[in-house]
Amino acid sequence: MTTEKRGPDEAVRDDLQLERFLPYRLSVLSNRVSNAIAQAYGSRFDLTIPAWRVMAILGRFPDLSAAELVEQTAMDKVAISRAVSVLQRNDYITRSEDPADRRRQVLNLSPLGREVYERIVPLAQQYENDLMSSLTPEERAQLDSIIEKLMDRAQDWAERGLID
Amino acid sequence: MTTEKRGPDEAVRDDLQLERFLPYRLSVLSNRVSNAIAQAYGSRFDLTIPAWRVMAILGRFPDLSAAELVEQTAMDKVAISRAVSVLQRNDYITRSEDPADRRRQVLNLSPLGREVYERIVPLAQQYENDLMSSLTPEERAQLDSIIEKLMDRAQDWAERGLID
DNA sequence: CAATATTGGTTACATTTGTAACCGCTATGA
DNA sequence: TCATAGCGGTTACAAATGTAACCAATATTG
Repeated sequence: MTTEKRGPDEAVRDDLQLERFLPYRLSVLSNRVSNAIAQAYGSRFDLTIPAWRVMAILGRFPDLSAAELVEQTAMDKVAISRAVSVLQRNDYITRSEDPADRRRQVLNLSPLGREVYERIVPLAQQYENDLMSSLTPEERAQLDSIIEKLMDRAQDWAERGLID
Repeated sequence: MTTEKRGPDEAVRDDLQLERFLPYRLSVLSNRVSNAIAQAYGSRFDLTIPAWRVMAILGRFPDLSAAELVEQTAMDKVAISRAVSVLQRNDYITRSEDPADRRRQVLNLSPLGREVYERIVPLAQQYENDLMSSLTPEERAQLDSIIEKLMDRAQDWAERGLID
């Protein structure tokens, strides 16, 4: 007998099984994955995760401003600003003032930055492939749509206010 | 035409689509979910995520030591130590020295702590239910086993060393 | 039964991250 | 056209987190 008997009036208060709790599991999984990968390229190229994200976006979309990076990355503008400033210090990106709007700075990978980018991309893909290879093709498709749904729901919380 | 033609000798370097990159998606999803929930009970009970995790475990498993909490939570011992010390300051948990081993401290929810615990558990479950309700029953089962697999793979990275 | 290693837990310090205030520029509208 | 609001981006400060060194107690072993 694994469950306890409870009288009808007794409050049914199930314990929380943390190890089964989705938010907790997501957090542990995400941290494990991110830390492993961050270590992989952090040790080779001295890049933090935010910095690498900025490079990943700039590699595909040149001539973005910091504000546009914010849209693309789900990072906040302070994080972007910091990442951009270290990337520039490392000569991985270039900044140029937009003559049409002197507040705006146009960002791009430098030649050195692009070299690094092109070396990291396959590395990142290798990690993703390795992760994905533990799933069947069906599971990969399922995961894709599941993440999408969960993301939308969590987004609702932020927009429409929290539950209760 | 969405793909570019490449000559046979040309290096095939696909860009990284960050928004399709699993580690990135996991991280965004996890942060959204955790932040929303942390805000929900943080604002009511002034609890951080680590502190709440400690309480969640102690609610189910009384008389644990900090080291045992480390095993259960995937948090590191400094984080546990800090969480424990604020929880004790708030009178949410009690510490008692283990007479058999004077280094060890036995931790438990205090009556106040248990009250809070019993109020948070349903709240947490409500959030989880809300998340899960965006999935079909099949998807929930799929997600469960997918997470398991990904977790194992990421665990391998940590244990066997990284790729490459 | 010393000497040494190991364990449980905390402290100290550096790094990262979040929040708010802020500066300069551009847009708006009376 | 000038006051003011809004935007792009940075700075300053506080809070959270990671890493390593550390202290005291117990285990080990020669």
